[in-house]
Order: sequence, then C-alpha cells, then structure tokens
Amino acid sequence: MEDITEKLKDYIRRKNLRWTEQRQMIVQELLNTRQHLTTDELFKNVQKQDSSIGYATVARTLHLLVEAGFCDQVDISDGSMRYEVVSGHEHHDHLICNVCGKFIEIFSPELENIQTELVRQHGFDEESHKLQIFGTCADCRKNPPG
Amino acid sequence: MEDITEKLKDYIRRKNLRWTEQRQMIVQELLNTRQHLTTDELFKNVQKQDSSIGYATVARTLHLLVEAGFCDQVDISDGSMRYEVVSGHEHHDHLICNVCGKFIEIFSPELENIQTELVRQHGFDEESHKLQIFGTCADCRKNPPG
DNA sequence: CTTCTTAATGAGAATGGTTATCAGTTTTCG
DNA sequence: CGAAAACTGATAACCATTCTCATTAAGAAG
Repeated sequence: MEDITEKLKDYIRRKNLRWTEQRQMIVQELLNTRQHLTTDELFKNVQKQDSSIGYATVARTLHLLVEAGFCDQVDISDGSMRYEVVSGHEHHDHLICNVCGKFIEIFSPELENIQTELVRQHGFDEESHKLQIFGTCADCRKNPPG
Repeated sequence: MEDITEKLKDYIRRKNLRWTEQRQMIVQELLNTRQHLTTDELFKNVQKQDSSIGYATVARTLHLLVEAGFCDQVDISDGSMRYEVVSGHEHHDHLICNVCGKFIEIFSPELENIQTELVRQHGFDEESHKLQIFGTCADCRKNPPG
C-alpha cells in the first residue's frame, strides 16, 4: 500500500499543511519496517538514513498520521506508545507475544457481537474498545529462548 | 470485605514484611473510597488523615497490594495507572465512561470462550487479557453534562 | 524567479508519572 | 535491651512525551 503516501499528501494539501523531505522519509521508513514501532525505534531507524532529523519531528509526524487516520496508536502498557500503519480492516484486536513482542492482529465478528450485546445490557453507549491478549506466540512456543 | 486487611496481614507475616500504621491507613482509605484511584488521588486522600505520609509510601503500598493479589493495576491510557481492590470474581473486563470516568466491571463467559477459541486458532498460549470498552455510561446518558 | 506568509524543523528545556536512593526510624525477635 | 532488617519520607533520577523558540523552508502569489 504505497499509496498511503499519496493519500497523506492529499490530506496535507486539504489541511494547508506542508509535505516535507522529513515527512517523506519518516513515512517511508515506517512503511518499510511495517511493525508496531515506538517513537524512539522509528526515530533511530530514520536517523540511519538522515542523522539530522530530530526526535520531535518523528513524534510530530506520527501524531499527524494518527490524526489523519493512517496510523493507530497502541498502548500495551510497556512504557511507551506504539504506532502501526492502518491496514485494510478498520478495527482489530491484538495478540501480543510476551516473549518476542510480536503483535498479531485478530478480528472476530462473534466477539464484536457479544461485546455489543454486553454493552447494551448495561445501558452503555460504546464509542470504542480495546482487546489485548497477552501470551506466547506459536513461533516462540516452537523455538523457545534464543 | 474488611477482612482484606486481615488477609494482607497474613501475607505480610508470611513474607516477613511488616504491618505499619501507614499501611493500615493507606489500605483503610483505599477500602473506604473503593474506586479506581491513581496513586496521586489515594495519596491526597490519605494526606487528609495524616499529612506526614509520603507519596512514595502510598506508591509502595499499592505495589505491595498488587503483588499480594489484593489489587489490580489498570491502565486505561489516561496518563497514569489506576488501582482497584480485587472484589470476588478474579477476572473481569471494564466499561469505562468517557464522561464521568466511572468504571463498570463486566464478565461474560461467552466472551471468554470465544477468546479462548480465537487464541487457540492462532497457536497462541494465553497468559492474560484485557478488554476495555469506552463510551458513555447509562447515568451520563440520562443526565448529560454537569 | 523572487517575495512573502506561515508551517515545519531541530535542539533542548519542561512536564508528569513512576521509580530509585539514602539517611534516619521502627518493628521484630533473640 | 540490642542487633538485623524492613519501612518511611524527602528528594533526586528516570523516561516518554510535549512544549518552546529561533531558524529554515514549503508553496502560493506576483
């Protein structure tokens, strides 16, 4: 999905913002390493390309991407926020491996339905939800430690 | 459930720790205001009783309670951890009101079953999970703003 | 191409929640 | 009592994130 860059350019044009070399490079790097990165991890990766780019610019670009709807901000309570490129299906939940840190995206209509029903029973008006399942992924179960 | 205090005393005895006035007061205050408090909120409440108690002691006591299994640490990504007294059912999920901040504890066996199945399908070995549903609670829907 | 407005940048300071440090205190147990 | 060890309170350290501000540069207009 390289056209995220194009869509972002559109967004930026509409909002009277500016398309800069730094944003280009940061988005490129984020797309390359397609993972759930922290600001600092992405910052370090970007610095390998261009050591003049500052931390604040990376942080600001990530905020921009979230605001524009191209990234999700994920908090797995490990000390810092992580960012992922929104890919296809809008909403999904996460399996998170405690060993290797990998994220597996999951989606289950049944799960969503039960949640909707639960919420209704409590007279609650849902806006969003977040399900995170922590454990050991299949790979790490097969090849334990190192 | 005032006997949480007694159970905690037992735990402390077993671990060769010590039951102090400060811990007594902090636990008492936590039980009184039975809510999902931040360390700072509990600290402020405790200070009303005894202004000599330090922040660090409150924080340490909360850690102790979590470690001993009498409290859960809940992270709703609002900037700080919250603590709740474990009440009856071991595991539960949360409905969180974006308006008044209230937590509603929910538990659904069906939900748990579906999750178990989902996890199994991915060859994942679950250790724990966290489901948070954000929205507006029944009360805040009836009586909107302030 | 040049000018002009204003967003963007980079460095570093500020912030805020949490954790660590340490000297002094208190509990426990022989 | 007296010693060992846990606890306390004040404050410093930490760390991710956000803010500040002087400078740079995008991009629209002329």
